[in-house]
Amino acid sequence: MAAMRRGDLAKATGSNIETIRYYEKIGLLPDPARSASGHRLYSPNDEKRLTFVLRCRQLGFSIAELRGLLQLVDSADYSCSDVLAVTTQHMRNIERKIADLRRLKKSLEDISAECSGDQAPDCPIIEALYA
Amino acid sequence: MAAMRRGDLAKATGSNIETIRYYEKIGLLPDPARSASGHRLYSPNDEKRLTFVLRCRQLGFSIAELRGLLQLVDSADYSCSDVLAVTTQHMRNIERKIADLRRLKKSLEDISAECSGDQAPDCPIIEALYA
DNA sequence: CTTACAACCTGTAGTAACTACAGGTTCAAG
DNA sequence: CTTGAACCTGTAGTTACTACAGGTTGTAAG
Repeated sequence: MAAMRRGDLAKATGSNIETIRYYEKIGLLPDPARSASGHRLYSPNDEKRLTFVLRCRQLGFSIAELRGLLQLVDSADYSCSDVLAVTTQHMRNIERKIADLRRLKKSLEDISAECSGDQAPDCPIIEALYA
Repeated sequence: MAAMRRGDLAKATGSNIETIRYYEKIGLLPDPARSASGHRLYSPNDEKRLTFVLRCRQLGFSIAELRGLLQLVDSADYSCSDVLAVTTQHMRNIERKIADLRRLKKSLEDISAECSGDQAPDCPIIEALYA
C-alpha cells in the first residue's frame, strides 16, 4: 500500500489535480505528508476524506456547508441529529432553488407564448422586456 | 425631463448604484453623457435599456446570453425566430438545472432515509458518504 | 461666503469554487 | 546521462457583482 502522489490521488478519485491543492489550501484536507524532496504523499485515509468531500460537493453542498459537516465528522462525537440537521437544511435550499427555477421557466413561457418565432420583426418577447 | 444622475437611475430601476457602473464597464450599457465636471447623465432611453438588462438578469439570462440578446436588439433588424431561439435555449438550460436539482434532492432523501435523527453516534448519512 | 455633508468620481480588492498558467525542481525510464 | 513527465510554488483568470479608499463636486443652511 504505497503512498500516492497528487496525480495518483486525482486519478483515483476522478478529481482535478489542482482541486486537491485548492482543498488543502482552504483547509478541507489536512496538510499531507511530504517526501524528502517536498512532494505530497497521500495515505488511503487521505483518499477517503477527499472522496467524502467530492461526494458532498456532487450533492450540492457548498464549501461552507461542507466545512460544517467536516467539523462534525472531525469532532468524532457527532450524532445523527446533527448530521440530519445540516442535510435537511440543504434539502430545503435545493427545494427553494427548484421553486425559483420553476417560476422563472413559467415567466419565460408566458412571455414567449405570444411570439410567433417566424421572420417577423419586433418580437413580442423584446416588446415585453424592453418597454 | 431632466437627466438623471447615477443614484437617481439606481433608485428608479431598483438596482445597485455600483452595478450600473459595472454594466457600463463590461459594455452592456453605453457610455453615458457627462456633465461639465464629469458626472454621468442618464436619459430615459438609458433607463429603458438598464431596465431591459435587469429584467433579463431576473429571468436568469447570463451576461453572455444577455449580450446575445442585446446584439439582436441593437442590430435593429432582429426577427421573432432569432429571439425565440435564445429564449428557448435558455429555457432548456433551466429545465436541465431543475432536473439536476431534483436528482440531487432524491439522492439526499435516499441517503437520509436510514438516518434516525436521534442522538445515536455513527450516522448512516456519514457512513454512506465517508466509506 | 463658508461650511458641512451627500453624492459623485476613479481604481482596486473581495466574494465562491475552482482552473490554468509560468517558471523552476525532481523523478523514472531508457 | 539525458529526456520528459510529474511535481513544486505563487499568481491570475473565471462570473457577476459588491464594497471600499481616497479624492472631487454639488447643494443647502447659516
